[in-house]
Amino acid sequence: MPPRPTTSTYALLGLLAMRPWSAYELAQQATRSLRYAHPRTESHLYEEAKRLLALGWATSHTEHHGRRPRTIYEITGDGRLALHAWFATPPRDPQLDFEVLLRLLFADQTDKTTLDRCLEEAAESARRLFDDAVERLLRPYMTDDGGPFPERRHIAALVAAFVADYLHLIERWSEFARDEIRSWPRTDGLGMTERTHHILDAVLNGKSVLEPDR
Amino acid sequence: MPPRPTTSTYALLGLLAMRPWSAYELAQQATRSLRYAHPRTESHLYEEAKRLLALGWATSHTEHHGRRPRTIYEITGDGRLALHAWFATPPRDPQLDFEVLLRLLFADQTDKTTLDRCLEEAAESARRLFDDAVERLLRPYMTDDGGPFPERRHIAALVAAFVADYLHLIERWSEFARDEIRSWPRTDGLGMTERTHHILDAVLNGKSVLEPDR
DNA sequence: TCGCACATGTAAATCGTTACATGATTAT
DNA sequence: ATAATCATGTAACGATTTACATGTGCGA
Repeated sequence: MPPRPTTSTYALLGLLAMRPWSAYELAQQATRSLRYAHPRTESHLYEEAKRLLALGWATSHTEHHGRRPRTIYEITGDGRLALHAWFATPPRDPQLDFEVLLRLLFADQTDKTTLDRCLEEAAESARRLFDDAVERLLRPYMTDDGGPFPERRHIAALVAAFVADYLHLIERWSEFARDEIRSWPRTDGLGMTERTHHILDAVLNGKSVLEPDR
Repeated sequence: MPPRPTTSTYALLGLLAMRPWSAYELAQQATRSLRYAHPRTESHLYEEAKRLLALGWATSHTEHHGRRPRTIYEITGDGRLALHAWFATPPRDPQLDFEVLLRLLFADQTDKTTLDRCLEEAAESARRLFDDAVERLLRPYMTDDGGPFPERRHIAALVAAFVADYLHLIERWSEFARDEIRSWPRTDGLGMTERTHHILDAVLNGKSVLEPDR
C-alpha cells in the first residue's frame, strides 16, 4: 500500500519534472522558490522525497562526494502522469496564517504602543520577504543568460507578480493600521467611530481603503 | 510540567478575554472569526481548550443541558497576564499556503485549458471567501444594536479591511493571470516575452501590474 | 590545524486533521 | 414519531517541525 501523496509531494514532483536534483538541492530549491506558495521546513522534504520513491514517481541513485553519499532523484513516467492528474483535481482554498492580524483581533487587550510595534514588525517582515523574493525568485532570471531556466521566465513573472502585490499589501495595510491606531484615544470600547464607518463602508462596497491620500 | 502554548492557545485565550464561552462556542467562534488569520479545524480546538486548563490560564465548570454536560471556560488572572506577555513577543512571519500559485509555478507541465480552470477556481474561491467574510465578520456588526460586541467595531473594521483587500488581490490576480495565459501560444518555453519583460519591470519598480486598463 | 559553514540527513515530539460517536432539539 | 441538525466531544492517524548528528571542504 503506497502512502498517500500530499501537496508537498506534488511540489517536489514539479521540481523533478524540470530536471533531476540531489536531495539537498531539492530541499534547497523548495525552501527558496516554493516558499511563497507552500512554506515547509527543509528537513521535512527529505521525508517527502522518499515518499516519491515509495509511490514509484521517482527513482534515486547514490553518488559520492568524498566519503559522503548523496542521493540523486529523477522523475519516472508514472511521476509525470501523476503530476498531470494533479492539475485536474480541485485545488485547495488559499490559506493565510498571519499572527499579527490575529493579535489585532484582540487589540483591546493591550495598549497602543504594543500594537504599533506589532504592526511595525509586520511591515518590516513584508519588506524583508519582498527583498528576499526579488533576490531569490527574480534576480536569477534577470542576468544576461536568463539564469538557470531561461525558458521559464514567463512563468516566474506571473508568480512574482502575485508575491509582490501580496507582500506590498501586508506592508501597506500595516502602515494604514498604524495610522488608524495612532488616532485612537485608547484601544478598547471605541465602537463605531467616524473612521470605522468609513472603513466598513469601503469594504462593503468592494473598494480598498488603503492609501487614499497619504 | 505544563504544555507549551501554541498560537492556537493564544487565539482561544484572546476569545476568553472577552467573555466566558462553552467549548462548542469557542470552537464555533474560532472557526468563524479567527479563520482568516489563523485557520484551524474545529475539533482541534477542543484539545487546545484543555491546554488552557493545564497551563492554569483558564478554569472550567460543567453545566447541564438536559442530560448532556457542557463545559464552560473562563479566563484566569494568569491567563490575562499570559495574553499581555504574548503581545510583546516577536510575531511570526505571515505564511501563505496557496496551492493554485504552486501549480502555476509548474505551468509548463500542463496545458492552457487546465491552467485556466485552476485560476478560475482560485478566483471563485476568493469571491466565496469574501462573501463569507462579509456575512460572518461584518454583517453581525452592522445591525442596529451593533451586534454581539458593539464596542469592538473599530477593531473589526481594521481586520476586515485587510481580509477584503487580500481576497480581492487573489481574485484580481487570478483574472490577470488567466488573461496573460490566454495570450500564450503554449505553456512551455516562451521565456522572456514582451509581456514578461513588462511584468518583471513593474515588480522590480514596486508597482502593481494588476488591473491597468481592463 | 582549528574552527566554521556547507551538505546530508535521522528520530522524536508535536501539531493538526479525518473520521467517528452520541445526546439533545427542532421541524415536519 | 422521524429525520435532520445542533451540540459536544474522542481516538487514531498523518503531516510537519525541532533538535540533533555527522562528514567535508575552506579560510585564517
